[in-house]
Amino acid sequence: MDLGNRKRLILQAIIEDYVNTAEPVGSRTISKKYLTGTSPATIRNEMADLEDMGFIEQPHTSAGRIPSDKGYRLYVDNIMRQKLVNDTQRDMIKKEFLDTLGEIDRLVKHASKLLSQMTQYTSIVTAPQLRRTSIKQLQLIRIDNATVLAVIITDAGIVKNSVLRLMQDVSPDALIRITNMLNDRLAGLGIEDIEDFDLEYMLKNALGHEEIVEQVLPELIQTLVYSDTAEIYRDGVSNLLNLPEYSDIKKARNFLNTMEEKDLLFKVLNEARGDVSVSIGSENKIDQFKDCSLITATYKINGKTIGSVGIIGPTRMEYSKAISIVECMTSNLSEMLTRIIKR
Amino acid sequence: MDLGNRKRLILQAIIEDYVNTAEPVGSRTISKKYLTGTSPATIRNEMADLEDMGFIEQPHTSAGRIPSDKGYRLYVDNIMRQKLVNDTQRDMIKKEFLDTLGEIDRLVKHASKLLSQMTQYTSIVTAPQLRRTSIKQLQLIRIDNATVLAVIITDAGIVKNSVLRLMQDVSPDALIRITNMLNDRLAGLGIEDIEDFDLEYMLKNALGHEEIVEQVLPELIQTLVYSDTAEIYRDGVSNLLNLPEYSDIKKARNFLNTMEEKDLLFKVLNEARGDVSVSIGSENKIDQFKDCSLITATYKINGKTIGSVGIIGPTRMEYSKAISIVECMTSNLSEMLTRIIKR
DNA sequence: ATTAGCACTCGATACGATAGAGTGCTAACA
DNA sequence: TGTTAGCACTCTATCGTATCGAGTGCTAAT
Repeated sequence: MDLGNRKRLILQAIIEDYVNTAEPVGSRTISKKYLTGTSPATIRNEMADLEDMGFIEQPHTSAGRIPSDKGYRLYVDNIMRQKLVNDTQRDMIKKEFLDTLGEIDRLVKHASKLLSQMTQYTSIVTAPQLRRTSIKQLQLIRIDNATVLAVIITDAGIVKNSVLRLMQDVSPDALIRITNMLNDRLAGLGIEDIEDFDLEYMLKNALGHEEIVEQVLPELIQTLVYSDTAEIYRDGVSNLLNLPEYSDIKKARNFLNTMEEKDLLFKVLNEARGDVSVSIGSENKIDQFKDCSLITATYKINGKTIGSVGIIGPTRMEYSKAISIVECMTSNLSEMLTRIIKR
Repeated sequence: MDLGNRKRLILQAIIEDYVNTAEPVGSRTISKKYLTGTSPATIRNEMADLEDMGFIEQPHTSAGRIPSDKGYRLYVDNIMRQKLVNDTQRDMIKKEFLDTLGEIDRLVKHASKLLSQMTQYTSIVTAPQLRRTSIKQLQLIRIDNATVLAVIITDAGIVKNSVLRLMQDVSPDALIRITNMLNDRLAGLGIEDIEDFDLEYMLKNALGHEEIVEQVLPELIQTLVYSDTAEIYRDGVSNLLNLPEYSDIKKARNFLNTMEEKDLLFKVLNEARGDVSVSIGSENKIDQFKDCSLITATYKINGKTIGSVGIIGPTRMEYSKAISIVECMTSNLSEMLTRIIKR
């Protein structure tokens, strides 16, 4: 797919102008602002070709051209020079993260806020997902005679707890024995393995606490499985409303509605693969995003992929900036999370 | 402030019609739909009076009347018959809650979703706030040589945890001793008391673990204090965009922006008092809500107020329905939360 | 291969006319 | 004295028309 150098320059000009103005770009504009040596007429000819090839389109006969999804794709893959996150931004990310010591969730939320602030688009982020980790340690804490707090620590350092209510009292040392036994059996298991866990075997080793184990275990499993309907954080939803594409109230509504469907967002984010990936307009599988672009990536703890981040913007997105910000963000996030857990 | 019976009926008619249609209500409409026995002319006279008294207003000369904030207030205080939540709704709330066994946070989020679904307005809810509870029990769990997980259980059953990293190793039984000591000293303290806690005294009783205590305690306190920037949950933000008052994109944007300012929402919710309270339009202290109405109430655990819920809608709100839903919701929520914790 | 010139298209904007909803006032009526 | 019918008046919303201007495609000249 080789178009001459001038065509490439013209496509680039159209995209970059359109990204800024959201207005169709005409030949005169290009001749004046981007290719000062070339006349509008020549540019018109080239544009006609580009349109035939499907890289740009005309909203209506007497308007300028706007990039098509295919045009953006070519731009992202071949034309765009990777705009490095400038140092100020990079420093900002680093610094912000250094200031945010504390819980994992807080860090992740903060990343979401940063993403939306820096890009001026909408960001979505999944909280660390248990599903992708395994159990490291488990502890039962006695609250009162028949109430127990179960604390589960995963190998990624995520902590979950669940209050269990028992039908019968349990003594402190019985609790310790049960804890030990559960630890023996459960430690190292992936969360997914636990669902089809061998309750029978466990009961044989219950040392006279069969009934308690029988009560504790199912609820424990339920907590783990259920609480893995992982949390999604959003930020900067209103940013997109500032864009002219959403001055149509209907589109705005639709977008808003979509942003409240956590399941959908979750699904979208879960398709994210390790490195940064970009879906432009119609490339998106989800209907609601057919006129948005999506940039997604994943973050890790200890090298283990544990969640994803994404930003949603119009197809006329500042791809190079957005991509590099997402990249920088996930790498910093992974680093910080790992540091929190590890050291 | 006594206006005759007919005036009251007319005001009620205007409000109830306007709530449904969002269109100014004319004398003819009232005569036809609400006061079939009275002619438009008579109603016009009465309306002129009501306008003089400030209960209704005219958007422009040749339009019908719309209720003023003062009009709504009169309606809420005196005219409106408390529309009972109908049984279907009440059952729905009860049933939904019964199905949601599990963590506290999940229950609260669910309440938020229910509120917005049932009212078709926007709901905001604060997660249970530590600040309003005291410490019941504290447990340190050893993760590895120099890493400890602190689990704090409050008297309202809220559980917080914090991973602490120590500069030196700590043995299992040292940890137990420290745990016991911390429990002795901290149990029963309100979260607010902890900030100005007597570190000195603590150190004297540290039994040779001064350094560890010195490391653990500040971070513990920080977790408690910091994590109390309580979470706010929202739901149904897009509901309001379906209303004609927000077909103006600018208003929509403003609203959206406001809904992302958690601090502001928090402030608003924190003014909620025990029983249901209603702020209509200009009665709101916050500028951004000057043309909304707000219904707020609090929920409790064990009789202790621990968080608030609210719904935000246009001033032409279905007050009676909304109020009774909020009422029913908080009482159910309190009951469920208490049950989760207590029994 | 490039460019100047020109006729043409089509959306956006402004303007004027019109219709309709609703009022306030006056005068008649019970 | 309270109620009602009638009527003139006001103001918005809507629709059609005219106009403007940006931008194109095509042709012919360079």
